[in-house]
Amino acid sequence: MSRPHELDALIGYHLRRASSVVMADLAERLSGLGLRTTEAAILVVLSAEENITQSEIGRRLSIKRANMAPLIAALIARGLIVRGKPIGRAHPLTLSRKGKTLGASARTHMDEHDADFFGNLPVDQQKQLVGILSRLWRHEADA
Amino acid sequence: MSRPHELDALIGYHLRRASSVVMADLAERLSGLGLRTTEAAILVVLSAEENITQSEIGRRLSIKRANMAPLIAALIARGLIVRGKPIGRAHPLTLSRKGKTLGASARTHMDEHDADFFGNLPVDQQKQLVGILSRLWRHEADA
DNA sequence: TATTGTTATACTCTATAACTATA
DNA sequence: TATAGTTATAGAGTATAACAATA
Repeated sequence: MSRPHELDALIGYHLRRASSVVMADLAERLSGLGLRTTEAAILVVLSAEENITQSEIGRRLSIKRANMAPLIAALIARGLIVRGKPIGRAHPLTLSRKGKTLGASARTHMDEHDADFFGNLPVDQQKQLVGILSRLWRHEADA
Repeated sequence: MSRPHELDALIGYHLRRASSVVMADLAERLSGLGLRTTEAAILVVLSAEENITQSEIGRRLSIKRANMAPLIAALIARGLIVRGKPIGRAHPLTLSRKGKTLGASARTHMDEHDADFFGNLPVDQQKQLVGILSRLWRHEADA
């Protein structure tokens, strides 16, 4: 069992450990769908807004263009994402029927996951937490 | 610039993004010392408690035994950590003079980093935040 | 037998550099 | 020239499996 130590005094340390545990749990739940967390995030973003480009998705999720290429290619190869007619070099992306279904399923898993980890917190604490966390990253989020 | 999207409704998403930004900043600060975040964490843990084994350090930081081996080997090769006489296969570890200095310096950077990101929060919010975050990971922390 | 240390290996995420194609 | 997409490559963290050495 892990004992407390020096680093417990650092808030950032708890942030890192918490994120690690929470993300590992989400990854495990999504693995049942054959999706990694990044792939699921892409499907969910596309579920809510179609015909955006892979670069645009990358911008929203802070995934670099170079890393989006193989991600999108794999999702297209699996028949989850479809490319529309190019505008310049950019392709508007949409979800296939299969992609929509899988995206919705991923979203359900995410919601349950989030509720399991944070649902027991009072709503005001939830809001405060989101306020603190989102302020931490929104500043640096111009990737 | 990044726009809000579907995933904003998930607290875990903000947790992940925040951790990512905060850790990237820490990594950048520590790179000036020639340390990665994991290496710095090891030095800081050893600063506070000497003569523990690498497996024990791994247990506290949730770093697997197999991954501790090359980490410790590199720190020994750099003359930062010294192995004591083995007890069975286990070696009690201590910091060299150089390791102590570097560990202290790393700790200072970590403190400044933490203060920069969280120091502006009211103390009661800091405590509440640590409470929430530490509860999230302490359950699953039996690595 | 249980624990420590080690090696090999693989996966995921992230990062930069350099290139092509198109508006 | 700026943006989109691609490829290659590397670094960092994490994971499992298998093995040797020692109490």
